[in-house]
Amino acid sequence: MMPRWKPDAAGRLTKAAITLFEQQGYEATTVAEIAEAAGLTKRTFFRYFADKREVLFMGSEELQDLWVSSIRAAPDRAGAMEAIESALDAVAQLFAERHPFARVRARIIAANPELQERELIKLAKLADAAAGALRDRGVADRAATLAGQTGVAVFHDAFARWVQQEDPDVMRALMDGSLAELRAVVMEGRGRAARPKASALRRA
Amino acid sequence: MMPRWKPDAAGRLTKAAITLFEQQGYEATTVAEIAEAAGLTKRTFFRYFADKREVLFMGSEELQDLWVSSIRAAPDRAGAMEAIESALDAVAQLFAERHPFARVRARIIAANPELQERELIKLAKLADAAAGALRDRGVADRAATLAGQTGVAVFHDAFARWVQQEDPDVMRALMDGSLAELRAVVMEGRGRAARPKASALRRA
DNA sequence: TAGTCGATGGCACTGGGTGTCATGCGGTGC
DNA sequence: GCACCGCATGACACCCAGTGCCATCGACTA
Repeated sequence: MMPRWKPDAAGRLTKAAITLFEQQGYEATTVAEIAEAAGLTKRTFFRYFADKREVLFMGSEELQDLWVSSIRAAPDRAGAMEAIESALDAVAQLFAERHPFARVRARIIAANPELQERELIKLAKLADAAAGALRDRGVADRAATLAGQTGVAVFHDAFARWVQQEDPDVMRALMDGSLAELRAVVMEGRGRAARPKASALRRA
Repeated sequence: MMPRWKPDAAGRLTKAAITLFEQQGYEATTVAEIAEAAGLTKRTFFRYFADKREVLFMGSEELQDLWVSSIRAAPDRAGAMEAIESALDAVAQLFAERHPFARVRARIIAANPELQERELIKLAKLADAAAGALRDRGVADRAATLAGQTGVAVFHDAFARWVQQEDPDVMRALMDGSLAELRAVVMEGRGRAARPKASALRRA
C-alpha cells in the first residue's frame, strides 16, 4: 500500500542537510531549506531533531552505547585502561565502515564553531559515561574520571588523524600510537616505563 | 566632568547577567532584561558580547594568555609536562583570588548545557594553545597535542573539585593529585613508575 | 461505518542576533 | 567661538531558530 508518508523522514532530513551544508555551508543553510529539500516542513524537522546542529549527530547515541557496553563487557580482571582499550577497539571497528561519511561530516564540523561545540559536548558525555562504567567496575572515583578523559583524548586525537588520510582500517593503530605517545609524554623523565615500544609507534 | 555615559558597560552587563541568571536561571533571562538592568539596550549588549553565553566568559582570553605565556616562560630544559605544570601553577594562583566568583559561575554553567558547550570549547582552545606553545618549544606534534589535552584534563578535574569545597588555596594540590592519579591509571601494570608517590596523593 | 491513532502541516509567537541609520556629547582645529 | 569629527549608544526593522497549539487525513480497528 502506498503509505501516507514517504518513509525515513529523519534519514531524508540528514541527507538533505549534509548536501546543503556541503554546497552552501552550515550557516548559510536554513532549516526551512533542509526540510523543503526533504519534502517536509520546518516544524517536522524539529520533531526529529532538537535543534539544527543535532541533524549532524544522529547515531551518536548508538556510539555511546557501544562505547559503554564495551567497557562493561571487558574481563573482570582488566584494569581501567584495559577496559578503555577494549572500548577503543569496538569504536575503531564501527568507524572503519563509515570512513567516507565521517570525512565529509568532519569537514563540515571543522568549518563551524557551533558544530564543534556540539561535538565537544558529545565527547564529554562519552568521557563521563566511560567514567561511570568504570566506577561500576570498582575503579576509584578520580581514576575513573581521568581514565575516561584519557580514553576520549586518545580517541579524538586518533580520529583527527584518521579522517585526514585514506585508509579506513588504521584507526586502531592510530589509537595505539596516541596512547603510547601519551604515556611517553606523561611519564617523561620518570624511568623506563616512559619510553613507548618502537613497535607501537611504528604501527601508527 | 560627568561623562556622557556611565563607565564600564561590559562590567555592568556581566554583573546584571550573573545576578539575573542566579535569580531566574539562564534560559528564563532575556538579553533585553540584562541590558535594561545595566541601563543599556539589547543592541549594546551585542556590541560587547558576541552572544548571550559569552557574557559569562569575560576574562577567558586573559586566562589563555597567562596559560600560554607560562608555557613559553618555562625553562628551556623543561620537558613538555614540566612546561604544562608551570602553566598549571600560574593558573592555580590566578583562580585562588576568585574563588567565590568562580563558584557562582560554575553553578550557573553546570545548570545549562548551552553554557557547558561554550565552556568546553574554551577548554579545547586552551589545549590547542598549549599544544602550539609546546611545538614552538620543539616538542613533537603529537606529543604536544596530547600534553595539551592532558594538562587541560588535569586542570578541569581539579577545578571541578576545587569549586566544590571551601579553601581557595588548594587548587595546585588538587592538580598535583589529579596528575599523579592520571599517571597511575595510565601506567597501571607497567612497572614501578605507575604508582604515584603517597606524598603527592596526600596533598590533594 | 464510525472512531481512533499518528505523522505531518499551518500558523502565530518568542527571543537571539544583525544591519543600518540617527543622536548627541566631548574633543580638535582654526 | 564655530564647525567638524569620533564614538558609544539608541532605535528600528528584519531574519531565523525554536515552540505551542490545533487542523488534517490516510491507516488501522471495532
